[in-house]
Amino acid sequence: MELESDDVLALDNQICFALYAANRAVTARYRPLLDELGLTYPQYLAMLVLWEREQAGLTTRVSDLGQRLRLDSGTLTPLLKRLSERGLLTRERQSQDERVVTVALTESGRRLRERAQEVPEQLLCGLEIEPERLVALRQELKDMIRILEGAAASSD
Amino acid sequence: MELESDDVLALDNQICFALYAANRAVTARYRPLLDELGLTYPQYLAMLVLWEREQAGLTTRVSDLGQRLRLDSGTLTPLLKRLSERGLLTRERQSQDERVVTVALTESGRRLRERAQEVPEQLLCGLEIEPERLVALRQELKDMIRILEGAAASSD
DNA sequence: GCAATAAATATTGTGCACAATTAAGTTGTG
DNA sequence: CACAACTTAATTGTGCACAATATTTATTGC
Repeated sequence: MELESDDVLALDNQICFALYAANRAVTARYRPLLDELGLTYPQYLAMLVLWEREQAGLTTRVSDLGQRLRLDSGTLTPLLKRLSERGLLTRERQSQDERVVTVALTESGRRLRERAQEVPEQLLCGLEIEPERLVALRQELKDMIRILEGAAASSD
Repeated sequence: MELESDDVLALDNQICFALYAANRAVTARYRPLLDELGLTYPQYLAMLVLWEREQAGLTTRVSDLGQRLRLDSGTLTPLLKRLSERGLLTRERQSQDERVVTVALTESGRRLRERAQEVPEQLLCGLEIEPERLVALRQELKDMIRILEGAAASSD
């Protein structure tokens, strides 16, 4: 039972704090797993996008990553430089439009995908939570994101 | 191939990404409201704790804030210094135990609470989301946090 | 053709998070 | 008492986020 407080400013009544704390708790769970891959959490997300797009036969620009992850160049440029220094990807300015930088996986970046395959399972293992509950929560969060970003209702 | 990919590494299948994106989307919504108070989002959370504890007649140490927000001194020390420079609170090392720093609201910090009262309502206004859905989501996130932090089942 | 505008990325500066270390103070034990 | 173990906060260093601005290149209007 919740010690009821109608105070709109009570920390426990803030959905924002629940979101903030949950996000950090999940990230903390990921950290040791991603450490083994030599990735930070945002770097892992960027790699997910690159793996996904390469499988779909798509090339990827910095702006594609930005759109997908909702991050700007101020975040992505240094992040991609670090991944590039680790030899996981290349950053190449396009010749036909020199404003554009194309990001491509190296062989090493491609190989990392195999090791990453085990991360999602390892994350959940040991957690007492039903998969369908996670799916429902994920959908609820996606709906919330759509509402927050002011998009119209869609079928996603 | 399939639109609903069951690829465990697909970005849209990651609960972590939904959480990450939702948290940033909410924070972005807060930003203009908190700007008017001269607070960042984590600073706002710290103030919520201080307002709450003062109303309960409790004094607050740095470690109390850390426990409540799950933040360490590396985050809190500079954050509290900034709030102190703005005159919202004082940081004082206790004389009976000089390891401890006590954080106390100033009159200005206390007054800010009135203005903050309107933030939660303003945040939701314009958003097409039912309050009970938010309450359910909040509870689901709290459950998730408890599971992730490995705490035993509690009554909250 | 060329100025004005737009687009794509990079840079700079501020403020978190968090790991690792340090420093100072307190407590428990022989 | 001495001194190790522990507690609390501060410091240092790395890596995001994000606003604001800069830089370079393309496109558009005339």
